[in-house]
Amino acid sequence: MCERILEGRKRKTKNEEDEAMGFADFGGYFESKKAKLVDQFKETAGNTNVKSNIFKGIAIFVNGLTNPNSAELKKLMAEHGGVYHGYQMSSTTHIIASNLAYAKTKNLGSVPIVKASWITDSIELRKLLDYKRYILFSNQSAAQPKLNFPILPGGENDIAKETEKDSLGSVKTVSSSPEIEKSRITKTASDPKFLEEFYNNSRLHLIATMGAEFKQLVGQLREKSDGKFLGKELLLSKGNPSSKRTYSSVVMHIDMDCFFVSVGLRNRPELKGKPVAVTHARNGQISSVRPGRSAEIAMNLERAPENIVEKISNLDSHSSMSEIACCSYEARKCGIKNGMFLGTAVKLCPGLKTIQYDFQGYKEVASTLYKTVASYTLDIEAVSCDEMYVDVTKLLNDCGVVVDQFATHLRAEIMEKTGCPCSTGFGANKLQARLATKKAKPNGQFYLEVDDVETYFSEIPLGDLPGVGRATLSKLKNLGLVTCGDVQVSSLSILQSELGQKVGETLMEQAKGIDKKPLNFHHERKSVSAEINYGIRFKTLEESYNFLQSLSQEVFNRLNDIGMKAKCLTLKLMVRSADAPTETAKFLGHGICDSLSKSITSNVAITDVKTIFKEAKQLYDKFNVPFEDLRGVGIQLSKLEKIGPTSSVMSNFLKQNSVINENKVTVDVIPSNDVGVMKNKQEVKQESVSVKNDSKKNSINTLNKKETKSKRGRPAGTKTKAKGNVKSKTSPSPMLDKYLKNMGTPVKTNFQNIDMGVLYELPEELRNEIMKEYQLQHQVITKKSGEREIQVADVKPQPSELKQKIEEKKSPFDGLSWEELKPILKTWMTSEADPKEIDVEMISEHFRQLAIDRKIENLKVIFNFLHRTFEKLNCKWHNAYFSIVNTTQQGMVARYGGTLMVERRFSCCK
DNA sequence: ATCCTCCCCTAC
DNA sequence: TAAGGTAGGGGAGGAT
Repeated sequence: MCERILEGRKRKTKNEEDEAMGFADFGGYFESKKAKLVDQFKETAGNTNVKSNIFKGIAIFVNGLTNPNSAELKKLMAEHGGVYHGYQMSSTTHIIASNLAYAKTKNLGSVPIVKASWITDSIELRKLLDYKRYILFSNQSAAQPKLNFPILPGGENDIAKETEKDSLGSVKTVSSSPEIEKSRITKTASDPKFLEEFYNNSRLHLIATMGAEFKQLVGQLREKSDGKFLGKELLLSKGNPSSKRTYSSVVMHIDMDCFFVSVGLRNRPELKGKPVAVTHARNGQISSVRPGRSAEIAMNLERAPENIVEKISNLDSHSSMSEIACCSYEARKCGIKNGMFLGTAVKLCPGLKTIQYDFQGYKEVASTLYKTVASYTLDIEAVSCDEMYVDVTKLLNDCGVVVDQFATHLRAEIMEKTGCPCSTGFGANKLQARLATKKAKPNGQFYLEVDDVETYFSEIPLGDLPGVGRATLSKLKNLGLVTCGDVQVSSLSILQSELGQKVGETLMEQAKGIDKKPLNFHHERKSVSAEINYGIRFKTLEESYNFLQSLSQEVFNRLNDIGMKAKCLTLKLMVRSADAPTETAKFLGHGICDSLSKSITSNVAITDVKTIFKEAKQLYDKFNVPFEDLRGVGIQLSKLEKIGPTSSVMSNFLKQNSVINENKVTVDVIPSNDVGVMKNKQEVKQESVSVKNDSKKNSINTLNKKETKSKRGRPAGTKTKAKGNVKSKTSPSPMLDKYLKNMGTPVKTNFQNIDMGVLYELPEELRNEIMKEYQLQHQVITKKSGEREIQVADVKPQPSELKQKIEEKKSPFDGLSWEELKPILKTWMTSEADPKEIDVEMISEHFRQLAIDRKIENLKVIFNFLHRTFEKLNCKWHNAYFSIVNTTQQGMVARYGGTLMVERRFSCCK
């Protein structure tokens, strides 16, 4: 069914609307921008009958070589209501060019320079597309923001802004090499907007996030279900409960047929029955050769696994490496597969049509699909946006319909409501149902009855089993096993020794059609992550830190959205392999890489961005990877725990306030186990304290107003920088004494942080002792402003006795009753003139935890007491009180979704 | 034995 | 040009 490129001459008749619009010829044209057809097109270029008006108001001037060339563009403009200028005039609205050098060197005023594909794509889609997506180079200056050409509705004119950004960028850069020019129009991860833009265009991101959303949706629907099922009621009226067959267990697997294509074809009916693929690129060929492509291909051929080799074997220097997200069954007949590069696919099937992504459409159809199924039963296990398992046993028995009747009924309904075909498979368990679907596809249904299971499975190729992918398949092939039948009669122990204990066992069961896993209607998240392995090209260390920060924010938002906190953070990096070419075969791809990961586990959960960034950065620094070789970055949070429901107001508040603003950091690493060196650093720190005090007036005040917002859940023992008071260095606080007595030192398990500020609060002797015992290393972070501060110390594994102690006692006040705590607090308040930040934090943290642990009986009493006592002290103490209250309220909000009523005023302040 | 970390594999 | 994400299962091998 492949439509060959040369068949363009005897083009098939389009639908009537197309004929009337005069578009009959364009399908053929756009099948290729290849020379042969371009020539053919030229022959007919004489007649200029107007076919549409899409370029009304547009006047183009074509510079240099373009594809299609200027003569063709002239004709196209004439046919579609536009104007063609032989040279640039004041009324020229767009310049069409493909040569970047031209765009750079010419000063053409405020006319956008746009790729020719803007014209061709607009014609193909029969509407004027937003030219901004086709800009080759923007030469408008911020001083000339006015546009004298039509702007499409919805598209904000951000050209001026872009240019401004460009000029800012060039201020920073000393020279203006071609690479830098290119990077201006190329969004890499160095661009602050990259993350958003990438996610808006990533199919894999969409698949992953939609899958998670529908799993969550099913859970929610089940919780608030009223037990009424409209679809079921209708089915009941059609069924015949008296002459029913009773089923013992029927699982339905339902899967949309080539989902993305089906959704896309709803608006392109003329492409039905043709080989169609969904891709970002429009053409199988790219105009310029990518440097390094041949080198990467050669390297892959040498060492990559079979499937990678297969994927690149047909590529040449001009093939598009845009991936096919989904292709139609007609395309599959030519050997095209999902995930294949467009360049490769076009070689297999030159008539392949490409259609654009329709992310909104996917969401709508998926939503309708779920809604439809949910009108029959909520015994649904969501697999992804277009696939689910449904336990229909009860439904069938209740309604008195047989499997086939139900399948026909449901599939017709889905087709009617979504306009997209689906297939359904039925069996006694998930595995059987899934493999039944395989036979049902496309657009069909199949019930694998119990008696047929053994025979059916014996013929199934092993690669069809869920969980058997490339690697497993190749191992099995080496064992001489090809079908499930082969595995059925092979030895379990051999399978297990080759594949592993569990995998071997599961495989043996699967081969026989056995699946012990029940349907999972309630899904519990075990991890949250965000990773980007595309567009990572850092030019400075700072850029890489900034990206890590954006990613921290992203992953925090996701954690926050599901109302959880995490005890484990993993940083994943993809790094260019030692001998891999610097230029990747694929534009902004990751190329040949090594994958690395490191994780950190703490005994107190992470609940804020700041900590996420801090930990991620620490791990990143530990890898010590040259930032230029970085090709991928990911942050994963695991060991999740639920936090109580947070009100939406509070949630938004926390999100806003958790954004890290200190985004300009450079690093000056001083690794050392030498206490002597640390002494020197002490002096550095004193300097930094004085700077800080100058700029921030009152440290407690700062703590109260800003910092506590992002300090939720700071791990015990990870104290913040000591900002105050050089004097305190010589006299340790009684609270710290108490703390040290209970905790040993404020450290976490494994490689955790000690804040150097805390150490400098200690008497020198004690400090040296601690540092010796824990073999401290530390880094000095220098801020751009010139401020210096010591951030963290790295701790080697500690004596196990101490570790145990720490695990037993999270807070120094843990387990103390109010009666026991009260005198301690009293002593604290009378021991010093001013409160110490570290003490305030410890107490705040303790009360926050009390709130979270629902131990609130005493909190009101405590706050009354605190308020009464603090009233007699100075305003620094009052601020300390506010800080304690604020932190505790965060715990209240997290736990109960509301705050505790406490006194928030003192007569002397505010 | 059992746990943990760093992977690898798989699916959509 | 191109948008190579994300979650879960599980194995190897070291630490306890």
